[in-house]
Amino acid sequence: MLRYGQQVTEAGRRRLPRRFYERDTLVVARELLGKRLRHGEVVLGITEVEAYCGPDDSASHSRMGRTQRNAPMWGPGGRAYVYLCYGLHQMLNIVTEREGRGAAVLIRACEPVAGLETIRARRRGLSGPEALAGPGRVAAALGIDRSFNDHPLYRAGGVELLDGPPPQQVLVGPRVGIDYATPSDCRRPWRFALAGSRWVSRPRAGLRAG
DNA sequence: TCTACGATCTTT
DNA sequence: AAGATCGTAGAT
Repeated sequence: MLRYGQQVTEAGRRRLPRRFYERDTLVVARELLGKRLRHGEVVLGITEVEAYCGPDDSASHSRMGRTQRNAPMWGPGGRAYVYLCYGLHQMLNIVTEREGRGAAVLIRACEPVAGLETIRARRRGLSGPEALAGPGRVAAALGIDRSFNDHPLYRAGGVELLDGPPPQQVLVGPRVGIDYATPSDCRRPWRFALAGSRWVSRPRAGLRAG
């Protein structure tokens, strides 16, 4: 039975508690696959992510220490870090670990679960994988921009992260678009995707069972 | 101030 | 293959 005041969510799924996020970034990244992102009537299932593991990770925005842009990354886990890329695209990250760690997980692709009409409107009529495969596309479909910086995903209202079916098989591979990082960090298999999903961004080459 | 460029996407 | 488009970070 639902208690008074408890929110009814898509398919009865529950918001994840703060402690879900305050763990090792690679563990959280993997477990984010299959979880639901909800914003109003739009519900997406996460199909692809990348882990950015703090200032020692030369691919991470936190590599240069705390700045105005990356400030949300240094906060406690469970909040959003949204930044503008190439002057055009909003990138949604989920902050992980404890306050001061500077780690986050980039949401790279999702599949639609609910609100397809809204998604289609926001994506200019697109509804196949080209609508949600790619980090800029995910934020656009969810209706998220930088005003959602620091937004807590474990609280009711706005954007929420809900439980979802655990992934069956996971693919791993090197992260995309980080040629500025050291060669060893470029090679780290910190990109995770749901095996067999059509809703995975390019390039798909380099993803292997893991 | 000035400059270079980016965890990308769309169109040609 | 190249253009869009602008905030950020580091240099001046």
